[in-house]
Amino acid sequence: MAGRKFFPVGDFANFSRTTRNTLHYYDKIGLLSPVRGGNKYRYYTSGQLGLVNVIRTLQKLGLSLVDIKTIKDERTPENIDDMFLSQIEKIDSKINDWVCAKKLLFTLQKTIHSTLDVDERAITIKFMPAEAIILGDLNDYSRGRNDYDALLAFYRTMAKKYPNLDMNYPVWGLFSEDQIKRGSWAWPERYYFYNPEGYDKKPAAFYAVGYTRGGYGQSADLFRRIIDYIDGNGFEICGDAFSEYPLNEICVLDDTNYLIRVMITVRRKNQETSGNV
Amino acid sequence: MAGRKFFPVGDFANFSRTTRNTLHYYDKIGLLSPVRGGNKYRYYTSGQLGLVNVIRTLQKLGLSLVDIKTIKDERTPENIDDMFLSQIEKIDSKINDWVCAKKLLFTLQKTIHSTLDVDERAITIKFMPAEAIILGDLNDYSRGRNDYDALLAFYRTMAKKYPNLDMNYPVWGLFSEDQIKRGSWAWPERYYFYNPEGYDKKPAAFYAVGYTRGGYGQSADLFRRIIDYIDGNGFEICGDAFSEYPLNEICVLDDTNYLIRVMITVRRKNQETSGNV
DNA sequence: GACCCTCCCCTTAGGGGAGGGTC
DNA sequence: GACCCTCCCCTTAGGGGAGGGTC
Repeated sequence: MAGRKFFPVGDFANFSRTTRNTLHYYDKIGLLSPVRGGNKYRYYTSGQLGLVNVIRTLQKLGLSLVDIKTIKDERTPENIDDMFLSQIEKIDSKINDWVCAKKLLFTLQKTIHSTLDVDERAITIKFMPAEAIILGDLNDYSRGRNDYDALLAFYRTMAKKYPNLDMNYPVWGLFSEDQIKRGSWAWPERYYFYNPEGYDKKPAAFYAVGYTRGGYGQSADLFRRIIDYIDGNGFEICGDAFSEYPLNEICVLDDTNYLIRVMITVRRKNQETSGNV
Repeated sequence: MAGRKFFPVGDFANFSRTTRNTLHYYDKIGLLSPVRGGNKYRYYTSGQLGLVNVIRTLQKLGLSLVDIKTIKDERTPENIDDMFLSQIEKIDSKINDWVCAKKLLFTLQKTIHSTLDVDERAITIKFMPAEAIILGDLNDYSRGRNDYDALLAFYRTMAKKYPNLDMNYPVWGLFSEDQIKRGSWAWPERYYFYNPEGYDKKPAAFYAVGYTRGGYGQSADLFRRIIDYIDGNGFEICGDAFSEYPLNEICVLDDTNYLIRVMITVRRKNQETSGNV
């Protein structure tokens, strides 16, 4: 029954949750043309409400009005059925995109939260649970290569290895036990980033954790301080160190005032001298 | 460690899944400015990758680049934390929008499917399960009002009563038992549409179902045919009738060739004469 | 008074070169 | 040869009036 009767453009805009301007435009490009009264007024049928809703849905899905017009001009039950099927699949991937975006914002938010109740001058020994990361290959610093080359190589390798991976997540540096003991903490041995889908792990362990403020690459003093603390308090290094910038350009304007966090894997020294593990 | 070293614009576009053009534009409006080499080349830090990803995410959420620039220019850990919180809520509502869109496409697709294996000339008696609908008030045809006035009133009432309801779904006509028996099937007694959230029901019952081809309002012959079938086969009308256009302007070009379906609630006549129900 | 009409000018976020220099 | 630069022109989907007629 519905469909053959007529709404003026204002009502129609209202019911279809569009605007007069939009409807004028659809009319102009021949996408959705109402009948005209003798007064030149536009009159829409209620059946056209259904069309508007399909048009708007396809628009949200990223189709151009030109493509939508083509679909409309060639519509048959079979074509439209097929089109609906493929669009429903596109919706699933849109939803997935939003789920990923949400994960990203959550991760970034969690990172900020992790710094809120921190005493930035204290060094503490803390047990930290395992976290999933994606770990790069050993960095190559031979033949004059520097950390820039290494980072570029890291990204290029990742882009190749995981073509579908969003490299949304910030990248940090891993320093091996050996490296730290040599005092060589200018450039990390590997790069890594946190990623829920990562196969690698930042292991569950006790870490000596310290903070400082500074720009990128200014963690040397902090390394020194943490190592002094470890030595002075009966601990010893027993694994990798992780250097991160939890407050960085995402949320801090002054690029000499980022928050740096270094975590070095440790154990009690007497655990070993007393023969334990 | 990451952040202070430099990617040329091509690599950076690649890693951030943007384009050179986009990055030039961001640079131009001061949203994301790389350092410049002596050769005027743009060099980006890997820390800026994180910024691009936040920018792109906010863009997808509908913020303008001007607004994003403001957010970026005033960023503090607290501001950004709050912003993330509100954006995460927006993501939830975006996901919900897509779920609604999916429901709509599913419903439209189901409607098309329901017509595929139908013999359009046959009349059949079929048990049909209940379906959720939203039912309008009794139409007012007094004082010269016609079905146009009624339909407009239906939409206006619905828009007021359910301000958040998408009136995406096509609207059909309900004819009461009484009305049909009077032969008055030009204009429906109420309008309704299918909606998963509807409180009303198209009841589970046996229906005499028939089809025909035609334009809107051309169901009179079909009503006649179905009623003849009911009378001639030992059935009788015992409830409302539902008139729908399952193949309509959504998927049919020729507006005189829509598929019309009328369903009239029936029971066997001898069920009553033999004293049942 | 509220609604509708037809121009007409304006916008956002880039895309796509041309013409010329740099790794 | 692949990459980068700076103009410069072009686009999509409307928004926001002005100036004038219609319910």
